[in-house]
Amino acid sequence: MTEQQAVLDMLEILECGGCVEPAHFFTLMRRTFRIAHLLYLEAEPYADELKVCRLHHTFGAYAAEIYRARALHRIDPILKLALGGVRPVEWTMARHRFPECEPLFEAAQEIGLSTEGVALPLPSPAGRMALLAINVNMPADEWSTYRRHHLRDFQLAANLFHAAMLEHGAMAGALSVRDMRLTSRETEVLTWAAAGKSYWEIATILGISERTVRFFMTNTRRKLNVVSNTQAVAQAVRHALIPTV
Amino acid sequence: MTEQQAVLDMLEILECGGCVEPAHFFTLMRRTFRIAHLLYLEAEPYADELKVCRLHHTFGAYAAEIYRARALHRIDPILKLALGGVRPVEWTMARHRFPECEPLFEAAQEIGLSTEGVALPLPSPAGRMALLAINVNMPADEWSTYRRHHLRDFQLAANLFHAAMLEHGAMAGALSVRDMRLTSRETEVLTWAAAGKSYWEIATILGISERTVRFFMTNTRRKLNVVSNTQAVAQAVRHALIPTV
DNA sequence: TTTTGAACTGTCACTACCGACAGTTACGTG
DNA sequence: CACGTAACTGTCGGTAGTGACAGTTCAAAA
Repeated sequence: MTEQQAVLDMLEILECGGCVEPAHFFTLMRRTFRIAHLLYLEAEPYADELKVCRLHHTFGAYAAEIYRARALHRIDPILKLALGGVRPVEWTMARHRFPECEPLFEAAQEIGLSTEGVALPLPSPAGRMALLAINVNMPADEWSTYRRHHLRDFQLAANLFHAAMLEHGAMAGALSVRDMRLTSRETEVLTWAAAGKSYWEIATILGISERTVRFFMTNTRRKLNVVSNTQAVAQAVRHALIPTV
Repeated sequence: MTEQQAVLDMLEILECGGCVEPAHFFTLMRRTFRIAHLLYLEAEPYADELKVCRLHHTFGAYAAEIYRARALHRIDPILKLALGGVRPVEWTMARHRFPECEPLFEAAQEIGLSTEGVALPLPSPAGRMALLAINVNMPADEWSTYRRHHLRDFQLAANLFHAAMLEHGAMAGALSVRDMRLTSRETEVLTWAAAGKSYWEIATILGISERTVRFFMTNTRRKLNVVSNTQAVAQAVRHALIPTV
């Protein structure tokens, strides 16, 4: 019951936003749970690869160097499963389902790291994805029981920490979206443009003149501070100014 | 300890993907926890309003009719906070922070509904947002304790259910994304187009001829099955085929 | 009542885009 | 070796997008 209490206390701290430093969060997690290591990764897809936005972990510089030098990110099934899905990913399950990733787990054992753990996918706005990987150092059957009892704690903690990271990082980009207020007509026209309609088609659809459609698009380009309809649509989709049709 | 066990069993059912029907999930939740009502909403922003993609709840047709007739969605702070944020939203907290939403809670009391509860934001891919609202029927102090113990359960259950909903809903659109594989050059060209560059500019940037840029864009349009560069960029941003610049 | 903002329209000249024609070069796989 | 795929290039003719000119109408806010 003491452990139970410690867990609840920790979650309360997180919910009150009292933990925005990754190092602080990792320390808190390792003190509260029987966790060996933690890794937080935020990335966005880029042409079959990944563009890493944020990366924090407790595996140490040596492990990171090994991982990078051997290009283990190319075979890491946990990255693919967690960043591409929405459910918790069990490390051993991933290991069995993807035999080609053995070098990854061999490398882990080589430097004395456990191969038991779970990775929690954390969807972010704007198509980005993040994950919190939790590495534990205990026998498989013990981990099975421990996981069953604490996955909910891991999930809530991960969500709250991820929220804190998002709130912190979003401050920079938030200002530029301020004057991105489009009128209803501008939004309509832009939406149809994103659907591949020409000015003439949009004019016909909305029952207005082609010139007026161009007028709205010009205003939209000016407001979004862009030089082409194409760029305007890219901005609009990214900032969710137009609906998914 | 019996309740504890029931909770863990329920979470296990959810994790194994054994619950994709909203009605089934709601029943399970109400049987496991002391929950009065549940609401699951998936929506995307649309010009200061919301476009509802999925909506399931247990409040009944009468409550829904009241909500719609009085246009309570316009003042509902829980919608705004949960769909716009990433942290759990406490109903009473929202009520105190937004005095203009009193009609909402008055309407709830009028038809005999409790005003205690919590809403869990559930970020989805592609800029969409979802929430699971949990409504309980207990005194404030009791709810405070209950919430403290079970928020983690709610969060994990919500995440797993949301995952099931996404996996189920994505089946339809998943096929079309299959052949959306762009080559590295196509991605590069499309990325610059999304940045508002003309063919001539992209050609200069990449050090190739303007004709070649057009060639890649034509291939891209064909692969994405669209009719203009503008539409191609909209698709690409939505499916995260190009990075956020 | 004046002012502001949104919605709306017309013409001109220029540039950008787009489809269809017809190719070359290089690399890896069966 | 043949085959497929990716990267690359040229020309022609038509359509679409873009900026700058100069307006009207209506409703709500100051």
